[in-house]
Amino acid sequence: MTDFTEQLRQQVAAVAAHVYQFQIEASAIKIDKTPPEFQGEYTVVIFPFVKTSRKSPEATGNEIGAALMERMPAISQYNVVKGFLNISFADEAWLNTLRDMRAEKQFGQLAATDKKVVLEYCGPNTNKPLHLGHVRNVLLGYAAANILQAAGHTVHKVNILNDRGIAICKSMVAYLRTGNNTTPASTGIKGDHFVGNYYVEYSRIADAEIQKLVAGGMTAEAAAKQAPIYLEAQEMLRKWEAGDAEVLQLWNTMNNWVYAGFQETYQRIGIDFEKEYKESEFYLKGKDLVLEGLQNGTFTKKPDGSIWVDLTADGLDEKVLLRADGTSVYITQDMGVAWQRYQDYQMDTSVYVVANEQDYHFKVLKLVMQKLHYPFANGIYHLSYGMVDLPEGKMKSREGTVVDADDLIAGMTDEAHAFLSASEKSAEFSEAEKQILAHQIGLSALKYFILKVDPRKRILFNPKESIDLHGHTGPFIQYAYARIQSIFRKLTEQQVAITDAYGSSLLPAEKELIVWLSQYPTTIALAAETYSPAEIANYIYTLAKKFNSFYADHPIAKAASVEKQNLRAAIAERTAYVLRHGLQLLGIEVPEKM
RNA sequence: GGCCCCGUAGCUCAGUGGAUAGAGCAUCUGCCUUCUAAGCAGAGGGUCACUGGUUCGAAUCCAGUCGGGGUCACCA
Repeated sequence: MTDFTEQLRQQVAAVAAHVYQFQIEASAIKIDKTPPEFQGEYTVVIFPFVKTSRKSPEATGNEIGAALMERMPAISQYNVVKGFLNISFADEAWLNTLRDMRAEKQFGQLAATDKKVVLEYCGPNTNKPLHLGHVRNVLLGYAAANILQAAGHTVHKVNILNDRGIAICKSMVAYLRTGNNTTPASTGIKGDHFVGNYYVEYSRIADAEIQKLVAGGMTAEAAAKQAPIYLEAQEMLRKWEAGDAEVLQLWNTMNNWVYAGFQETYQRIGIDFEKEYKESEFYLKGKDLVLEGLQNGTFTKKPDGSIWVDLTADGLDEKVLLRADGTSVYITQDMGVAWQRYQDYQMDTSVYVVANEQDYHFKVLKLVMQKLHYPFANGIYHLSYGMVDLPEGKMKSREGTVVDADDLIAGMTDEAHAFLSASEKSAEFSEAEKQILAHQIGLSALKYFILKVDPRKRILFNPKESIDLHGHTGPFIQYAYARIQSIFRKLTEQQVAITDAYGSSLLPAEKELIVWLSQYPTTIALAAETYSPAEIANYIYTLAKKFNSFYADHPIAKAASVEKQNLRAAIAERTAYVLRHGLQLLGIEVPEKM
């Protein structure tokens, strides 16, 4: 371990037991990073000890500090300010830390655990293209999976395709009416957009028909249920459930168009899945589980034949699990899919990346599975994230305010391209290189913009204001990395050999970077525990910031001595490594030059 | 109405029991004849929604109030 925190905890606990006969769990000891205005790297909060020490905070701090120095030779000095014991480790200790970090081939990959995680994300409906909400979902899901993996767990990324139901039937009906046997290939329209257009077309037709009925004297509510196209969609759904060959064929064809479109978007955005579950394949299994629960008395049947679970004892309501006609509801399908996943993976934890509007649903799902005593029930975890709102509020497809994922990616790429072309570096890159760079930088801006925010919080996105390329952004971090690569290109050119002879002393700015770098593994562990990519995002931003500041007034390739050159090159190399590693955890690519 | 989440600088966000609450954007001032200025250094900008409580110590925990969002469908 590169970080001294754990050792310090152990030793402080031992000192407390020894000197004050005060038994305290090492994990309960509060150790912070020392704020910059004080001397030291770690601060032990000593207030908890004064009760048993029966001395002033200052005296207690000094006593503990002195005892620590005896136990840990790496400590060079300490000071006490009010109730805070600030501890400095010797330069030599930090130089060794740097050597350790350099020697660790997979720095940032924590020791393997035996925990198996299945992480579900994306979860699109197959009747329209992906939008801004999916973008937050997939960025979060992909990053969380990477982080869990880095924390040592085995992770399986899976998708759930909501491929059945009335929505896709609406697209199908509209296509039959107005599609004229065109296809994505014949029109040159991306498959998901192609099908989505018919979903929009459906709404247009339905609105017109409803208006006509209302003009004929019907109430709006009744008209909505009587519109011919609506009745057609319902009929189509019945046929689908009955296994009608013609309907199934059209359904298959249109879904496959959508999948092809999704695949393209996944690729553009840089995410993937190990396996895709289709709701249509598992909703029947969910039914079996419900019936099983009915048999063993976990669920109850109402006189009309519908099956219910009573969750009032858990502070929730009664929930329907199966309709009177025996057809399944939303949760039935999730039950079936969850069961199947356990057959496939025997996971300890199932992470569901789903927006917070479904908090209630996942509470119910977990409770129901627990009541059925499935082995995976306790491991169900809903990674709930806030919605992405526009300045005027929630995105609404009816009002045409939905921000399309493909448009968004293209917009960001164009912006990065424009910036690159306008810059003085433009001449250094070929057009092909600019295309690649623009994609890397544009996506980086978008991804970082979303991932730096705590997942639970809603995000405000203003499509009219472009996402920044400067400041606290993805490109800022990419740029810090690229600058370091530039230094190493120079060093290689000049055939300078870097060794780990670093001398014996450190400047404050050098030490600060080493200390910060040493916290990386702890940060990964924390990000994994809290399922928060924002932890990584903010950590690497601070690292880039610290490095830039260091870079501005400490020459690296042109350092005054060979030892300083070695030292700073080593720091720069580890900084670049961690920046790249961290960005990759977030799903952000790292250009070598920009 | 019940339950859940959120409220920190003009704006977007960090900080979730510890010292004088931090970044970015925007505004203003400096810095490219030395490793990439997508950068660096600095200035101004705060009743941490409000009230009470717990604590040696509260933006952070608890209770209440106000404001915003979500949810409480035999929709998915």
